[in-house]
Amino acid sequence: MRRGGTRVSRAEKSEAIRRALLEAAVTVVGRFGYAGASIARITMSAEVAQGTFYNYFESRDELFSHLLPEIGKLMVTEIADKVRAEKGFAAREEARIRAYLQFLRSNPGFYRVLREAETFAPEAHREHMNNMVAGYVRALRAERQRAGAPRVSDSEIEKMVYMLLGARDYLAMRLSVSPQRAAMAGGATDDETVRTYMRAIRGGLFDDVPDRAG
Amino acid sequence: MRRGGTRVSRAEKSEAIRRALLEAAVTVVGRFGYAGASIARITMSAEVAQGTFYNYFESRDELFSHLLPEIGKLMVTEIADKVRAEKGFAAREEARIRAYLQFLRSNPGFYRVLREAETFAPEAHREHMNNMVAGYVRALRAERQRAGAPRVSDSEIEKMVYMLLGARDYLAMRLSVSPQRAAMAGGATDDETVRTYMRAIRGGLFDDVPDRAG
Amino acid sequence: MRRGGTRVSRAEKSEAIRRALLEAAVTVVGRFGYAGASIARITMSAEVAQGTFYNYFESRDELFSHLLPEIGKLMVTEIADKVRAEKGFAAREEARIRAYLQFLRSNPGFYRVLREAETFAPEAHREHMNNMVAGYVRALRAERQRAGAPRVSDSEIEKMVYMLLGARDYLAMRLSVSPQRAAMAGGATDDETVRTYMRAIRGGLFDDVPDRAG
Amino acid sequence: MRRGGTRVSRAEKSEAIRRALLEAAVTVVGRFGYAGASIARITMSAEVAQGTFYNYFESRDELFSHLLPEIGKLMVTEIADKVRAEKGFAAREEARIRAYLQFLRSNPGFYRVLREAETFAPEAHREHMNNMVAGYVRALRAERQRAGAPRVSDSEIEKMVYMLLGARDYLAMRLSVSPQRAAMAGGATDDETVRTYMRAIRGGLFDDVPDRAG
DNA sequence: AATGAATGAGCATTCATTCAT
DNA sequence: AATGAATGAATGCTCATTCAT
Repeated sequence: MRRGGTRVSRAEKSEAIRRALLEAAVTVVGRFGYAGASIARITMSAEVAQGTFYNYFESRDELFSHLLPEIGKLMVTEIADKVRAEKGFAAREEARIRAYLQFLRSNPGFYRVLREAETFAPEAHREHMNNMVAGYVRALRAERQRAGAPRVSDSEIEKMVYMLLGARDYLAMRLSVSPQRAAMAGGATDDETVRTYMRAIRGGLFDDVPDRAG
Repeated sequence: MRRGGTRVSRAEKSEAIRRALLEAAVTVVGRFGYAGASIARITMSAEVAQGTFYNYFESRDELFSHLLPEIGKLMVTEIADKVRAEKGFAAREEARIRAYLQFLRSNPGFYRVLREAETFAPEAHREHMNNMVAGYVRALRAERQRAGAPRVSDSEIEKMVYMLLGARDYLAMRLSVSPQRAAMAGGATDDETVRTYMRAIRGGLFDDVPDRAG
Repeated sequence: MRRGGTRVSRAEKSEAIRRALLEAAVTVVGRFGYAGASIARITMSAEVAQGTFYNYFESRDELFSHLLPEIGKLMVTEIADKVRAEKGFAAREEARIRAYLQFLRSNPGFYRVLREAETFAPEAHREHMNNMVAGYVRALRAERQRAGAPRVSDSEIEKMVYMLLGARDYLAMRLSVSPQRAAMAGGATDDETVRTYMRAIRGGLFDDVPDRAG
Repeated sequence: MRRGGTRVSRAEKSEAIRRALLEAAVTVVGRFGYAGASIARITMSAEVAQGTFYNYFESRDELFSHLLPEIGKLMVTEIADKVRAEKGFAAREEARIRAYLQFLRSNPGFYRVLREAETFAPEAHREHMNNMVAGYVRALRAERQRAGAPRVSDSEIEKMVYMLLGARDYLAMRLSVSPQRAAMAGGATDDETVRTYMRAIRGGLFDDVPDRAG
């Protein structure tokens, strides 16, 4: 009786609500943490009734399990876009860390979604970590081949990637911890952070360090 | 036997219960997370009545605020003891990471206590981070002076320390994530991890990396 | 039958539950006092789940703060209805006290709700007292004007009203104290009480009392 | 071995602790109400250990049951002393109400002890009421005989006494309710209250009230 | 007799989930 | 599909009372 237009709008509306719920959840988790992200708050923020939630997600946990992947993909895309433009390992690595810090500043809720996911959505966190690590490993392998550098085992590269991710996350934590630092002009602060990170990456900071035997 | 014995046993018993509660909390948080660490579970694990809890801590939050600092101090001491024996930066650094991984294996709850503290006991987490960083900075400064190395600003050392801590914590996360890896002979797994960590520290993994301009 | 019926029944049901909770509260407070009026008991008596309570009241205290005012209004209405029919001050006053005693007999919980409110819901008690006093003062003023009696200051009338309320409440206490008296045919007991009250009101009991100087 | 002095001091000390507990209880109830009068608070105020309490009272309720009688006797004595000096019904009645208001001002906790006793120590409250009423009845009977007034049945006098007590208690409530009134120079405020009370007692306020038939 | 730590029952409140409309 | 009221299990905390010392 009613035409396709309506049918499509039904499906669209449905998808819109689902998206609204996810976005509301990111906002709410960013502000109150997963623990404070009650269905009541999420649905209120998405402007639907509580019961509606369960037409789109089986449970609160199921929603949580979609949160990090959803926003994580955004981050990966945004970083990848900025890295693509650069040439050479160092330049690309610098673009990566800088883009990461920028992403955190533009998405204030992300840090919390990421960190607390390890607790509240462990499966999602593992998945996200695996994604991140795999992508990074691929990138690094490509760099090394391009540079004609000696091969390193995948397992070793993987460990390296974990270290790099850890380093950059703790730098982010450091920035997030101090309200002063956060209040400072983000750009300038980030510059220093990036510089130090790059020195470490290049082995500069410790390159005078003697070997065990030495 | 009479007087002294009794007097001591009162204070001792009291101290024993407090310790039992803290240890129970670590265990419970390790298994169920802070969110699942109910007073009922903690006191059950410590084998005291629920009400007893409140003779030792004003509230659940107060316990949480002591958890990381107290167990963190244990860790620092244990690591420091092992590092003291070594000479030279690399050897000491290696002792540090190895001792850390060992500590994690003997204290299975610690990793979760540390991670979730950022969410559930932020003040305690900040305090712990500051302790860790300050101690590490002090150690690194001493190393550099001993080595006659060029001075680096405190602020830069601090960032480096965050990176080192991040690197090692993510390596720990990597080990904790995979039950297989965890189940593997810890020693052997740790050896590989330590080796990679040390290569990175010495700048070996990336020392062929050309500069931005390169 | 369909639409209207359903729409009404929703609102009706909601109102019915709210009323059930209030009535249950009166019953429970009447039997166990405010201190013993736990949410568990109240909801059990109202035959709803504990959680339902919080759909209607923000907290136990909020319920308590509505209890006396709401039931107090009932009482005022009931008494006013009976007083309206009478002519003349004495007749009206007699109707008032008699209606009050009757109300107490039909609402066995009210006495305790009123008395303990001073402790457990002081704001509500103050409000109720102010309502009662204000209404009574208005009534008395009207009587006096009708009777052409000399004016008395409002402040003095207010004190008089407190005395009258105190007198009638202590008479009620006297009746409530003795299980025997309570068990006796209320009507006969009340008759005596009313008679004495009215004698006092008319100044008959003490009209032979000489002045201070006498 | 030790002499009588010591033996006496033992009993004295014991009695002193008991008294300290009772006085502490009055203070604490005055400030926090019966509900807030925890054993912890009472023993802290009496400066003894919690366990000590149970060497002197079987339970918290037993202590409560002694509270009103204890302080009630004080009141009765103080009022009786002041009434004795006066001659004539009106003068004595005026002394009674004035002494009562004065007692309340000097013993700020009493009002609460008395009021809440009806809830928290009903037996004690009943006993106290009976004491008060019996004493008052006796006094009134004596007055009437002295005045050669017609006899009134005991049961009627008893009701009158309840009314008088109710009137004076509500006047006290009125004074206690308003912080302004409380802050005002007590004497002046009390004077007005006493005057109105006496007018009512003498039947003055309503003496122009026509009978039912009138 | 005095102590104060230990006990555990009891309570108000929250919130994910269900379900009748 | 949307609603929002109803549900009830779970939780942190209090406090009168007990009891070992």
